[in-house]
Amino acid sequence: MSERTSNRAVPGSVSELLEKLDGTIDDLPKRLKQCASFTRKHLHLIAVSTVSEMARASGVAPSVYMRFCQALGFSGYSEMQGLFRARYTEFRPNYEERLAKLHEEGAVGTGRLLADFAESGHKSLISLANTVTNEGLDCIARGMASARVVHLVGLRRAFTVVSSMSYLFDKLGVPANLHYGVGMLNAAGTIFPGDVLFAVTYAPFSEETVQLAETVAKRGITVFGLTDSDRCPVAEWASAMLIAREDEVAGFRALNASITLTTTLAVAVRALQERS
Amino acid sequence: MSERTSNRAVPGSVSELLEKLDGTIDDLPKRLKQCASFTRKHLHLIAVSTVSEMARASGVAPSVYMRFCQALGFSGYSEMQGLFRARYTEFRPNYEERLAKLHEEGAVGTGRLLADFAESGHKSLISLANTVTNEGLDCIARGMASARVVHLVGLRRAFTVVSSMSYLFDKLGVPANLHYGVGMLNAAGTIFPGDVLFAVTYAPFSEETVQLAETVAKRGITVFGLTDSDRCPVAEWASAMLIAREDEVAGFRALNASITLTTTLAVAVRALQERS
DNA sequence: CCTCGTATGGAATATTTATTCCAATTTGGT
DNA sequence: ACCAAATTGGAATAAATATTCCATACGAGG
Repeated sequence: MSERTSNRAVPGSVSELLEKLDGTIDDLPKRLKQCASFTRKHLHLIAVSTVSEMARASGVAPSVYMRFCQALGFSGYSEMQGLFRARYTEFRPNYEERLAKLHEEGAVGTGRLLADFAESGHKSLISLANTVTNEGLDCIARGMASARVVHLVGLRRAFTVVSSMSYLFDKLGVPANLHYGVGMLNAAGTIFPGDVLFAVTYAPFSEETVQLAETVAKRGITVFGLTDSDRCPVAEWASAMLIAREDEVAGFRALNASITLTTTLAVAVRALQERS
Repeated sequence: MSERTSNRAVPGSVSELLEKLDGTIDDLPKRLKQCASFTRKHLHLIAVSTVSEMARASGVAPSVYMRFCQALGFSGYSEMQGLFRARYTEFRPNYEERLAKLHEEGAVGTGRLLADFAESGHKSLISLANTVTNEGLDCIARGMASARVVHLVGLRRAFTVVSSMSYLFDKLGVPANLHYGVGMLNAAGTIFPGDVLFAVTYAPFSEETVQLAETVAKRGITVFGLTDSDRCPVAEWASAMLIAREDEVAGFRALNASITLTTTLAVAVRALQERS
């Protein structure tokens, strides 16, 4: 058996897998490289696809994809798939226990915590690719691209998200308006037909954000939304919703999926405007 | 063949399935009801589990779970599973074609863009985990945990980052103060010995942020910094710096690494405070 | 308490999917 | 252009998984 695929350690997390991928991709022969590059971009498909499907999508024979898995250190496709399926089955360790552990470990704690959050970020991004439909994103991008002004609202966690959009839109020259918490009640007065409202709110949903969405929607203005649950009341007033579910560590969520999604959206809107 | 499970229409979407579930659950025998109630609560498992797994989780024999699928109108478990897997692959019917197209064509749709940004997010997170040293993070976490107040500054892109820290600190009960752009010149007056300044700035570095760091550092106040380059001028005044390099797509960066790092930091600070 | 129809779970079978093998092809070196 | 080594893809085999069958257990109605 060839020992070119020397490092026999089996990746035990998405991070490790990606690291391995990056470390070995340059030494791989052509077809295996194809597998690597397709897989890297479509990690989310692994959990629900068969080898043949992945092989076909990568443009190679099943046996080649098989060898690709082995080159990564797995015994075969099933083992690699297990890594991705585990995420859905995984028992969520309760975070009381988790934080308690952090106390004891002291110095080692923060490093471990960072690794956990990074891993959780990977998972959020994978899940994002799973969940978001092309059409929804397209539709919203188009709606924003043709709007007179895009109004952004979001409070608390969501404010971080809209503030990043606001920065990007500003930098890109897309007309946008960030509404701050204090003035939100009056915000409706600055929104006119031809504008678009982008409302971001996560469970438990902010009353003010929902209210504003309702008010402007009733005036015939297009509303889009971003949330983390399909129970979000903004959905009732929105012509399209995006859902970004964030994985959590010890009960805390970073905003990887949301920020990635909104950054994409901003760039897409700009690209659409350029085209016309 | 029994016609109790009268409505033979195959559910074509998750909502139809749920409707059917709710409509038939009362007429089902005991074990099938078990399947129904477990399944309703764990729909997301179907895409990645085998019949036996679902059966065991529901507390029944595989053959019973099989009959449950049929009672719902499906020909068997595979058909039902297909419904859930389709979610992940957008269009089931032309799945294979679509994947083939995807791999040959670099179509510039929003879907492709999202995949690129997600990919870039993975890279940022990997580099984050490799770059950040345990000691630096530890040191900053300890410094913040023992501070009277943590002052947060950052403009433009960096503002998104500090605003998310501000939200988290607030939620966690860590005393923190977010300085907004307009008032920043006067901010120095509100910072006292025993406080800590956390300054975030990315290249090209914001003059105001650097200035503030210099001012308070010269007054003997501890400064920490987060940036994306080791040329950051805040480093001169800071007792410790964090560096988060963000990968980019077409010149645009999402903030995955920074947000992940600061979220980790916030949680670590809180955990350290709890200990004492 | 018996009887019949229904429900159940384990075991048998069919089907799909993963994995290995090997002949054909390509690649890189001389 | 030739050879040796590596890579590839299709076909064969192994394994896992879905699905059906049937003997047994159960429960409602007599």
